[in-house]
Amino acid sequence: MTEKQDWQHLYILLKLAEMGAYNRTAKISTEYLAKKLRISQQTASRYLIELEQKNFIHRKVTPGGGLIQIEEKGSKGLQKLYSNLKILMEKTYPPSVTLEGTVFTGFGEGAYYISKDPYRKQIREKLGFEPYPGTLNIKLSSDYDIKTRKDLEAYPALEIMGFQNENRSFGLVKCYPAIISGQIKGALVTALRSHYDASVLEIVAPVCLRKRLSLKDGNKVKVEISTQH
Amino acid sequence: MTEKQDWQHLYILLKLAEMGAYNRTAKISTEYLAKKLRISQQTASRYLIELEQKNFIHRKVTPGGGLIQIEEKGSKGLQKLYSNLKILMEKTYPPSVTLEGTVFTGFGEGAYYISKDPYRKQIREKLGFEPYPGTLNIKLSSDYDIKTRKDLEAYPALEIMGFQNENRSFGLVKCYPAIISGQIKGALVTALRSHYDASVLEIVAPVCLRKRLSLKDGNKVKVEISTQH
DNA sequence: ATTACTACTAAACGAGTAC
DNA sequence: TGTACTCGTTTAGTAGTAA
Repeated sequence: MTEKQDWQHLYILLKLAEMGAYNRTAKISTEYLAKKLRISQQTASRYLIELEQKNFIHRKVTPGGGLIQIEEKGSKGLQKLYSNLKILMEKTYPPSVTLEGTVFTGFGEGAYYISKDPYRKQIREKLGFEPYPGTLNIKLSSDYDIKTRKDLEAYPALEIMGFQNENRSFGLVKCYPAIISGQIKGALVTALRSHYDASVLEIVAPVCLRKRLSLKDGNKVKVEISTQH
Repeated sequence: MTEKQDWQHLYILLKLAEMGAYNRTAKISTEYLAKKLRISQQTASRYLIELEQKNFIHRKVTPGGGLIQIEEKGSKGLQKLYSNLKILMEKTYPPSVTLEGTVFTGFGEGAYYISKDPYRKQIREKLGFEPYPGTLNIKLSSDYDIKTRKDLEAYPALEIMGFQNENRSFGLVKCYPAIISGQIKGALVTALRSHYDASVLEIVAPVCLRKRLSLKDGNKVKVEISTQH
């Protein structure tokens, strides 16, 4: 997460870049910078000192104004910002959505599915954790949450392939990486032909969420679902 | 020029966008926003009020957290930021460079060229002003300024086509829009086969720069040259 | 010239709290 | 709950000025 302070510096960095300090050296005096940013010369001076201390810029003070070049670390910051914005502007769906609902007890079907090795293996590979053998069921109630849950269907998901064993066949499962209660990394899983409707979330995680978060039926839970993977 | 205050708000706007408020409605409580940005709930509340007052976002406060959507004006802000960064990241040259030198008196050749109608006409069309019949000559001295002046040759220019009249032929002239002393809009002009070398700038403007800026030989002048046109 | 220090002022922040 | 007010504290910004 970008900090507030970092952002201020990134702003100055962007302005310096626009003045030609990106990928080359530009002569920029504190007074010139101050005028451009409509701040005082003193504040501009302080900013440049801070950016230099952070190794965002290299600076050589010369008579007539310092020579400034944005360094590796500063360029990285600008590139990160650019790619974040790029995702935002070019995708039709948001990078993440947050849903909220109440915990309820299901029929134990989640545990049954997750116990199947082909699913476990793919969860390990694609989500990067060994799933706790059981799912947390969350019931959505507000119109907003239900609508957003439905929108989610259209976003790209990680796909866990189906398989067959001697008794029956198991279908494709779509997954979205998620953070539960702002703490635990897990995933929202949705079987293509689910017995639950769009008002239910089924969550897998490497731990027992009920124990770990001390959840009981009826408790409210927030789930932040990522659409980037 | 973007104000300081605007920037802080753009930062919050970006975060809201990443939480799904871009092109759709997201449920974001002040507390949730506060936690994400590592600021207090009170400050988050204040930010949302400010953004709403600026018409950057539309907000409907509901129990369980306000519904937030970034509006036209807010989207524009993010798009502007994106395109500024895009220019920076994808071009190999900076959007603008600033050069400094001292005024000197030339041989009046600039005035002779600018008096030619075909040149005047194109300056009017391509630069958007009626040129004062005369050029301001600026001598660069520092290594930095001369090197930057040379780099400029490689950047794309507005081209003023040559022509022939009964007596002789006139060559192609490359122009770069420029701001002189941070005040007057004009242009740097460079004849392809100039009698001056890379240490000289020749400036045209809609007014007599010497009079308007009270310049005398030996005075220092800053010229901000744009490479975007 | 420019840069940046010190001392002061203005603005932003967050704790407590009412709704 | 979640939101936003007041008010004391902290931080950011500027003026004056020395180097």
